[in-house]
This record gives sequence, structure tokens and C-alpha cells, in this order.
Amino acid sequence: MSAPDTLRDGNASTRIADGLREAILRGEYLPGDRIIQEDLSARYGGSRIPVREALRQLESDGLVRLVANTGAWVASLSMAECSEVYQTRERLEPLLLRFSAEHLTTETLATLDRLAHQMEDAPGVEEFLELDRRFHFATYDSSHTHTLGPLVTRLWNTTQPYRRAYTTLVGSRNRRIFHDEHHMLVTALYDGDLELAEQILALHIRRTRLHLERHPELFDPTTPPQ
Amino acid sequence: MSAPDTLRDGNASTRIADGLREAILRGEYLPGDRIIQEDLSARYGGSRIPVREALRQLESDGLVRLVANTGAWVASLSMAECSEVYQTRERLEPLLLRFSAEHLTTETLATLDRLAHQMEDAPGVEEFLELDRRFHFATYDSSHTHTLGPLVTRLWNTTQPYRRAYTTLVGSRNRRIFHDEHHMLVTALYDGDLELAEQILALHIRRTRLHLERHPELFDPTTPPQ
DNA sequence: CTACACCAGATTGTATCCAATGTCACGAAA
DNA sequence: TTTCGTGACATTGGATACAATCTGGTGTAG
Repeated sequence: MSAPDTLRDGNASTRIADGLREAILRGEYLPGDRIIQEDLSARYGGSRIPVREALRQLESDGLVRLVANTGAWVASLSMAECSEVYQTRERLEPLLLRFSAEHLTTETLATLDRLAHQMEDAPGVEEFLELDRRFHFATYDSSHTHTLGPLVTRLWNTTQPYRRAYTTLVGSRNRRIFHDEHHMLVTALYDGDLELAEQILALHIRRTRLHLERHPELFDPTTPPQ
Repeated sequence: MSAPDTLRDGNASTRIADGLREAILRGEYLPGDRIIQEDLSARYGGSRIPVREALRQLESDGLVRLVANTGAWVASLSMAECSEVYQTRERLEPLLLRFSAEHLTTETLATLDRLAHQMEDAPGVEEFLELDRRFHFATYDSSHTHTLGPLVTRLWNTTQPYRRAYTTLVGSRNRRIFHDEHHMLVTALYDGDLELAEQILALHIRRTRLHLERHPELFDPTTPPQ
């Protein structure tokens, strides 16, 4: 995780992919939005060549949908697909947490506690989303994983627009149980009770999914063709 | 899950990516092999532009490693990384199996039984690997998933070279338990005992991982830099 | 009024050319 | 002998130009 600063990779397609990914995650592009290669060229500089490579990359990341000779769109999920991602996360993230918990330091635990409290005072949707993400990824940061960590990041990314929509919809009143679960997770990690921490996390993800499933209006009505 | 997607995309980069992916899975390229863009251009026709897009795609799929201004290599895993993938599969594939089992037909079950028996007579390594893959993917084929199926495919792909090396190493003598587990899985699916099927599958994957971990010589000694 | 064919503009796909960068062999100095 | 610098060569990165394809609107026939 790093600031959205440019250069440093020398590589234009990576820079563009990172930029567009961040823009999608910020909600600057919405699911279903058409993406014109030339627009990205203009926005990030350079020709369409690196733009196309970036789009291929984001397609594999599940953030963009490409159709040959036709164009690119920001990926959108049906409710069934989003639910699928959450069920996947429910199985994966406890494992990632297990990897990470082995190397958790006292400082990280303090950071987690601080983030969990900060979230309770988050004024708006964006702040809440940002802190929530930072909280969970902080629990995973000590896992020295090569595949699983990036995989989880990818799953978070593809569902980000719907998390935003849902958070906006329900407002800040119904977040109490979120905060409680976060605090429970921190406590379990403090106690070194990894089994409990895994279970809390799984339930946390599952409950979020069940909430989301109560709001079909947030999703694409149809599964995209193919 | 879907069939091996050769939807003649009209698109050169997709064709090249599919071709190179298959070549890597066939063992035609080995982990650590350098990939020269111009060679792929010559092999698959076309210029280097679609080749570069294909490489980006395969990089996101975890089959290729790209270094800016330097080149591309077939991805290689350390033992820790491979073990991580197997632990991930151990959590994911039972879930995928659950999705699929809901729609299993009698014909599919018959196919599974046939494949499980065919495997016992597989003469060589390649036949065994092919049938094993076909068997497991047949169990997943009825899951109508959008994300999880492709994810599992990806995890199978990145570990394929090591499965091949291991299978070659141990020969056909020590496969009895593999076959037994396959038959048990088919029986559990016949009986509609989904809980049991999930457990058998998880144990099957776990046991394979533990076997692999006894052979560090198959893997990259070092975690690749970065 | 609807359905269909067709054309113009927009957009994507690919090839060729040139620039930028890294690799590696060679040779000189310590 | 080892280390370091240097330069030719191989390879990758990117821009422009052009070809291929799709989209959407228009007009015509039914």
C-alpha cells in the first residue's frame, strides 16, 4: 500500500493501471461505465499502447470487462456474484489472518485498536470505508504471503463499489455491530486466541453478506452475458 | 466454471495468451524460463503488441513474471509459496464443490466414476495429470460461479509444474491413496452427503500438500526478489 | 408504425518504426 | 586474480499510422 504518487516504475502501463484502479476504487468510475482508451491516454499521458496493457491487467483483476473490438467497461456484479465473492472471502480471510497473526507485533495491535476506535467517529461514508479497509488490511499486513494476500485484495477491490453503495444507503446509525465485531477481533488477537479470531472474522464477513443480500436494488439485475 | 475458453476472440492477444498458457501448462516452458517477446511473435504470428498484452494478462494470472525494461519469465514458486496455494485451495475448493453439488446430474456423476477408474490405469505422468484435472474440474463444472471457478482454475494453473514434477518423482506406485480418495469423493456425492464430500476434498488437498512439502528439491530455493 | 439494410463516424486492433533500457563481454587498473 | 568501468548488442517500451470492426442513426420497404 502506497501513496498514489507517479513514476518510480518507469513503466507507463503499470502507472496507468494503478491510477485507474484507484479511480475505480474511489468511485470516480461506476460499475457499467464505458472506458474509452483515448480518454485514459489523455488523462494519464502517453499513447493507447500502455493504456491497453493496463486494461488487460485490470481485466484479470476483475475490475474491468473487455469485449473484443467493442470496448471496455467498469466491471459490475449481480447480487449472486457479489454474494459469491463474500462467501469466498469468508473462507479465505480467516486463513490469511492466521498467517498474519503469527507475526503480529504489539505496535500493530495498538494500531488496530486505534483504528477500531477511530472508525466509530468516522463522519462520512468515505472516511468509514477507508478506515474499515485500513483496519482489516492492517490485520493482514504481517502475513508474508505471496498469493493469498493479493488475492484477498483483489476480492475487496471488485466489491468496493457495492460496499460504498451499501454504506451510503444504511447511514451511520446501523454500524454499531460492525464496531463491536472489530473490537472483538482485536481482543481475540490480543489474547492470542487465533481460533476465536478466525471465527469472528468469518462471522463478520458473513453478516455483511447477509445484509447486502437484503438490498438487491444495489446490483446489476442481470448476470452479464458470457 | 466454464469450458476451456477458446471463443475465437478474433483477438490476437487473447489467442496468444491462451496458447502460451497452454504451453506452460503442458510443461513446454519450465518455471524460470526466459520469455522473449519476439519469439512469441514468430510462434503465434503477429507483431509484439498483442504479445505484450498477452504477457500482462498472464502476469495477472500468476503464470508469468514481468520486470520493467528487463523481460519476462515463467513464474516459479518457492516451497512456501506453493504450500500457500495449496492451503488456499484447501479452503476454496470445498466451497466450490458445494456450489457445484447443488446442480450435479446423474450423468456427471457417472462421468466422475468413469474418470476415477480411468485414472487407475493411466500409463504415464501426462495421462495421470490430465485425468486428475479433468476429474476435479468435472466435480466443479456444475457450479455456476463467476469468480470462484476461475479463481480455482488459476490456483491449479500456477502449481501445475510442481504437480507434474512431483508426480514424475514418485512414480505410479504411491497413487493408491489418491484413487481411494477420489472414489470416496464420488461416493459421498452419490449419497448427497455434501458435508462429507467437502471434508474428503479438503483432506485430499491437504495430504497432497504434505507430500509436496517432503520434496523441497522440486522448488525454487529462494523467494523471488521484490 | 415497425423492421430491416446500410452508411458515416467513432473506436478498437495491429504493424512498423524509433527510443530507452538492460545485459554481457571485454579490457584496464588495483 | 579480482574488480570495476565501458561500449556494443539484444531486448523491451512507446508513438504514430493505418486497418478492421462496431455503433447508432437514417432512410426505405413492408
